[in-house]
Amino acid sequence: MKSEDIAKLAGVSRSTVSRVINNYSNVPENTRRKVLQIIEEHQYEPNTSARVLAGKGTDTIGLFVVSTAERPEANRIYDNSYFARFVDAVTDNANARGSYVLIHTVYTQADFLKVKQAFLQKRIDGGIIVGTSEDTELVQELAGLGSPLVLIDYDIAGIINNRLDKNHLAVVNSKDYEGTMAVMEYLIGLGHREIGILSGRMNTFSGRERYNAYEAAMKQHGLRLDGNHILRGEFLKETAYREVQRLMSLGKPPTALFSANDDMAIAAMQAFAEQGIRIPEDVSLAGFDDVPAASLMTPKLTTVRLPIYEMAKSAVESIFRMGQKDGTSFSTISFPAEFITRDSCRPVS
Amino acid sequence: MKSEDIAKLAGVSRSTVSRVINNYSNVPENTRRKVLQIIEEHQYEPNTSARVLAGKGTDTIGLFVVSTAERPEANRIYDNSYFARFVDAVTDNANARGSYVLIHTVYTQADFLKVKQAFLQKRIDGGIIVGTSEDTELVQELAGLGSPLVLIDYDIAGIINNRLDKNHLAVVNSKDYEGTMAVMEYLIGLGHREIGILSGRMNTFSGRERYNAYEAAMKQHGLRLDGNHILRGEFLKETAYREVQRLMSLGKPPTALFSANDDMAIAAMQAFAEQGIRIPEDVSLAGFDDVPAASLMTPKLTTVRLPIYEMAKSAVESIFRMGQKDGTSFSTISFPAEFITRDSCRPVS
DNA sequence: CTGAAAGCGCTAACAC
DNA sequence: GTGTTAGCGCTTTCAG
Repeated sequence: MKSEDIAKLAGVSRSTVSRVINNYSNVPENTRRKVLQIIEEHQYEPNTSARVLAGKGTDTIGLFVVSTAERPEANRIYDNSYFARFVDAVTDNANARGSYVLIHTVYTQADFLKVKQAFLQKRIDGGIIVGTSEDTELVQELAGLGSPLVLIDYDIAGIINNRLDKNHLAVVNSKDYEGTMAVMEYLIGLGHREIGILSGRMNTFSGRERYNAYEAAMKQHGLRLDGNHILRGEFLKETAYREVQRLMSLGKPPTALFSANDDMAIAAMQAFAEQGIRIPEDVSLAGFDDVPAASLMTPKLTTVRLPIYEMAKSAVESIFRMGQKDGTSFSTISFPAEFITRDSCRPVS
Repeated sequence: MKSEDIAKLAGVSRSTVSRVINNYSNVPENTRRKVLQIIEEHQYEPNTSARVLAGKGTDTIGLFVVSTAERPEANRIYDNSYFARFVDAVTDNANARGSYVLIHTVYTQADFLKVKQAFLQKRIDGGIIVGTSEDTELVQELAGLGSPLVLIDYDIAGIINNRLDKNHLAVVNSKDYEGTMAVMEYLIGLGHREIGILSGRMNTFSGRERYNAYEAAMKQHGLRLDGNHILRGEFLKETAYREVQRLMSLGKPPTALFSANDDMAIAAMQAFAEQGIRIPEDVSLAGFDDVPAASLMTPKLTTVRLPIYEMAKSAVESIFRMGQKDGTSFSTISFPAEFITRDSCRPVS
């Protein structure tokens, strides 16, 4: 069934059918009703490819999730509860605006090509990238493609300094620095002076921010940074687990540990438990992200909540805004983080 | 940049460019190389809409997640860890085969229209639906559209009895009945005779299967079904929470409770805890799905694991298979469930 | 208000 | 081997 068929049945031309479909005003109510009825009867839906080819939008936004986890493992992305919520939130907001969401995950360079192709092949009206590494070249490539592009969790400085094409670019971040500061002030207020960190991926904006805030807080309070207490967790459970094991093999752990995300905090908890270390009696532990499990485990994890839904909403809105004629200016927004005190920390004894 | 531009630059015709792009054999190596080089230089990618319109596939498969949760709440789908893993697994498998995944979630009838449109508007080569209600009419509508369709967790009997168009249809299920049986045999073996259930959505195949197995097990062992112990949780945390509160207001709870999914088991645990009921000392609790949190909470939840990744893989493969010339036969497959004993159950005292 | 016709970018016979 | 041509189904000037 194509528009021509509908036209014939309704006794009008394809142009008129098109006018009805696109809700043009210059169609008499009678004609419109008749056409609409035929369309209804035959379950006609215009072919998207044809519409796009003729100049309409795709009503699809791309969502590309970049992960460093290894390919062979199954369920890698949603193992990370942070990403899963983005996928959910973006889909929800896009759907609410009548758009579909085209998803592709990125583990390898080849996958990255698929992202670029999604733009170049005109499959989407714009795209959102979450979890991007600090890779100016790649981002520049995409930014130069002319389609609306939103980067979630990306260092604005890198964009400014490299004079990236900012015509169709927007960045959505969260206040990771402030959130981490809140955790650190809390821990220090509890009397902790030996505070370790399980850091995230340092090629990620949030990973760096969380680390930098940790370091800044320590220095501000005149606390010593002990190399042995700086664990590189890469945001990954397994890596964090091994790092904590390594930490324990080195001797006495710090009295408190800040983990750059909850997944790692959970892994750390297990590693500690296996060594007979109790949380929070022996060491205080704080995470970041407030994943669902954080409030379910024992002890409940003290952490920082990010307004993922609002961030996703903002990202989707940016795509639409930039899709407009005049909405081509660079924009950037940073969402507040909420510190949540629960049971995994306690005053130093 | 379009194929014509490439053609000019390479000194050939559009046909030849097309032949190169599509890897046709009748192109001399020299010509091919030259064309490929120009394409490379200019970052040319063929317009997907044009290709599709000219008869090629979309290289996109649709994934539609049906949920009954209310619209106003944020993060509704991935609150359900079961769905999140499907999204992950399907995306992973589709991507690995070079396909994008087009996602739309379904909360309302209007959303369902978008699913139908995705097919009718030829946006996808086929679609996967997970979480479908027992709604023969809707499924029939989609099945009749002629595109490959895979139903995950759907009652085959409904398809057979209603003589649905099975030409491009496949069903992927899990052995929920057997899995539940394993839980029940275990509980009964532990000496429990008063076993309650927190049932799921009964308009869902897995919801019914899990309930039916519960009932069958009780009857087989001559145990009495106590109406007060049959809680309708609808697979939702909040509902389950309220149901358990209601149960407690009725007096003494059963000695064991089988929850049709982990999310509800977790909610039940909280509700119990608030009433001073300990798990497993006072009541044994078992779930279903083995979500990440199941093994993190205290006590660790005894549950049943479904091979989500394999199911998703099978679903994606079915789409591709049905996309072939001859692969139009109805297929159905059911994956085994694995019973996992942990710490939330104990012999009746 | 409405129809005719051109064109969107690509593929696939069909000739040469 | 390779170019020419006719669509694929829709939107959109441009006439009338």
